Amino acid sequence: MRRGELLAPECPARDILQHVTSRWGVLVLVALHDRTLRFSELRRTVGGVSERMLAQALQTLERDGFVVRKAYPVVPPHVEYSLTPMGRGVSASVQSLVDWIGAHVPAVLAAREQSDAANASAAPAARR
Amino acid sequence: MRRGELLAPECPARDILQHVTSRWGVLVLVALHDRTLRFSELRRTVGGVSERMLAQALQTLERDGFVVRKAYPVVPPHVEYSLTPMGRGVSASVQSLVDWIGAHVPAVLAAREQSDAANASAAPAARR
DNA sequence: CAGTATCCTCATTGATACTG
DNA sequence: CAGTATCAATGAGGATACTG
Repeated sequence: MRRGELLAPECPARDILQHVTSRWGVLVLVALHDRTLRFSELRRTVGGVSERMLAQALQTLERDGFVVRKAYPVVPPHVEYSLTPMGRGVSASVQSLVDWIGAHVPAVLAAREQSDAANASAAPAARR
Repeated sequence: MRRGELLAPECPARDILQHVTSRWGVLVLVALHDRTLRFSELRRTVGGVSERMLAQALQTLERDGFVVRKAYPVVPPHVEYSLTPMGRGVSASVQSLVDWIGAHVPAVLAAREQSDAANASAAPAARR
């Protein structure tokens, strides 16, 4: 695939990117990066996610071949989620992006203050 | 920053991640990765983006310190957008994620067919 | 436990029109 | 050219209740 092809509106990679970088998609990939988890464990691990959104994210990632769902036919139900080999591939890229951001949080926060201060002095009249 | 901290709901890195991985945010970072572009050039380069969404994505990325906006006081207006050093940092990570996905589009498409076929044979009655 | 179904709300998005 | 303003439509997201 050529480099700028993604920028075309109909590129199928845009969908995949959307799924992988979606709000809960990223966090699921991060959570499953180094361990298998059950549904309720994932729910607790990924802070703030609702059952609905978690189920949806998992289904999407499963359909794209990044996640495997393994259900044990017992009562009460027991379902485990883990990454496929392909899932570990994206997950690695996602992790390095996430790690980069993690390392630069202070820098971004500082940039925001700069920017906010500049706007405050440039248009202070807007407040009244 | 510790590794799983991102999974906490109030982690500031979640915001930044959201901005960077947002639908148009990623594509802007990709487009600006190896060249400076004007607003209208960006609009044409990033396929399918509206003026409103492009402006919003640019403002967010600028506020976070990833993009610089340089306006030339001429008529008609001339504004150039480019990445800051920090912007090139994220952009590199984003690019490698995007490249990974680009290389695996066929594999994902194949996984989807597998999955769709399995569901079709598992619950065909749902169609009538 | 692991979801699905339903309802409802608010944010995101896009089209269109207008301005410096 | 480079946006902002406004409005309407769509979809994401959450709360709750219910089921295998």
